[in-house]
Amino acid sequence: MHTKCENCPLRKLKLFKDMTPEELSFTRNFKVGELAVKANTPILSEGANAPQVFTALKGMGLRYKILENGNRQVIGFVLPGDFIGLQAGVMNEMTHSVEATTDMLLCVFDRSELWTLFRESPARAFDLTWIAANEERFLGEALTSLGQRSAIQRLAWALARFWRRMEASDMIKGSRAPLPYRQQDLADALGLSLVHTNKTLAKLRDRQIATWSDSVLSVPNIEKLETLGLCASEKVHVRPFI
Amino acid sequence: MHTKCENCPLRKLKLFKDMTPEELSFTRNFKVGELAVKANTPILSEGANAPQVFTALKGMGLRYKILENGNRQVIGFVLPGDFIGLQAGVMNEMTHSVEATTDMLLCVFDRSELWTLFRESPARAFDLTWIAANEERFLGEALTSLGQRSAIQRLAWALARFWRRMEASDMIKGSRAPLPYRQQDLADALGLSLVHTNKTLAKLRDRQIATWSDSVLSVPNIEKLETLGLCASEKVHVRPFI
DNA sequence: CGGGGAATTGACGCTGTTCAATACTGGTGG
DNA sequence: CCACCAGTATTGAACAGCGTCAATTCCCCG
Repeated sequence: MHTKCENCPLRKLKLFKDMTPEELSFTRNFKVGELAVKANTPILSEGANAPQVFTALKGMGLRYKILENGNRQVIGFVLPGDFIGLQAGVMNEMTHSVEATTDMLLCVFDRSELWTLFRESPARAFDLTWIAANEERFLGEALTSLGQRSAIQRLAWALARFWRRMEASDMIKGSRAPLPYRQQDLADALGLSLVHTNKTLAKLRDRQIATWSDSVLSVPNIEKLETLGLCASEKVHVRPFI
Repeated sequence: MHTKCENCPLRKLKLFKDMTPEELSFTRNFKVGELAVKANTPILSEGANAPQVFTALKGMGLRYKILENGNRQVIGFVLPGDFIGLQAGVMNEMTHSVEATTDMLLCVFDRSELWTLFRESPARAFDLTWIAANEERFLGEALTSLGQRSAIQRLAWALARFWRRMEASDMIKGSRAPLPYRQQDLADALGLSLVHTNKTLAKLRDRQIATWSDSVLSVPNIEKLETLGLCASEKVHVRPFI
């Protein structure tokens, strides 16, 4: 075990909930190892019945589904602290794929031990359900974006969402945040074509609302971005896990 | 308590998982009553911290979010057996609203007893997490629809989904299924305008793939509908609860 | 008989797609 | 060290799917 749960860097971030000593020790026993994943390699595949589930410690990735016609829908992005494989854990089958965008470091758990978690640690089981409900919340918001927002509002919404999430994870330096995805990834997430995504990003740049190039996102005024994206009270909640 | 859990009509359906006697008795104790809701009345509201959560016993409803600009996104439909208020239960706040479309009958549970559920019935807690993961799965598919399917494919996908769900709940008579929603509801769910939804439904009718009028959906050939909607292996899973 | 909600249909045009060409980058092999 | 290449970003032009506006019909309910 490379990183001790006690020293987990995620625990220091204000995004994440404190653990009680009991929770911490249970989690430490639950963890079976760590896994380093290279950029652009798959972590879990749709339909797979993976024996292991993960928590992202470092790096970024994305979740996606492939349609019969070959189209790809990106259904979310994976940042440090995110749980990977919940569906495999409880439903025995992933309904989307997950892959690493940058090099990643994952915390590994045995799927077969999930039952133990429910039996012996109600608190951790509750947290797991919380995480599932949180995913549901996010997807509901994303669905609303695709259904009701224009292209520029969708981009603004997505970038603002990234910004707030990273803000709560101490990933922002000055007014710059790392955003190591391709325009194609964001296009596939927002249901837009690559070309139109590019042109809309150019508008945001021209209007000096957000600039994204070379994997770095600059936002001089986050409130302006949120207003444009119709981001209501979408605060980032303190969340459990590791 | 009007309906005894032992006699719950949902248990007979092949859609739903069997319960062990222990689970059944726990659930019976968990249940605090029943609630009859009139058509077109709210059940839970976005932002609310409701003291109760529900399982739908009879009738149909829908879940939706309202955007700042007043637009409505329908994020799902509620059918008998569906759980209502999971987010309120674990996150203390609904992130979408739920309202009854037809008259409904709900099974009522106390939110404050959820903790007891996690402490005393790992099996029921696991089921609850399963339900949350299932919602996540559905929303991922819906997101993929809005992002990657054309209008006619979205409609075909949605109608096929309804069909399969009702099929597993014995709600289909002959080739006719009840579908008591307005075109506006489906339009808001699929991110389409009412007018275009109407015209696209006319196409499905002309091509004799699906006919929906007077709250009744007729599908002569479900496979054709699914092919058009690019519905892959989206089987309806056996699921827990009540 | 009157009124409101829902469904239907036509006309028009905007938002976003598709096709296509160009430029820029880091990585690879000669 | 440079030519080459693949992946990505950028930009223009033509087109079309879908949205908006508006009028009409149908039906239920009072």
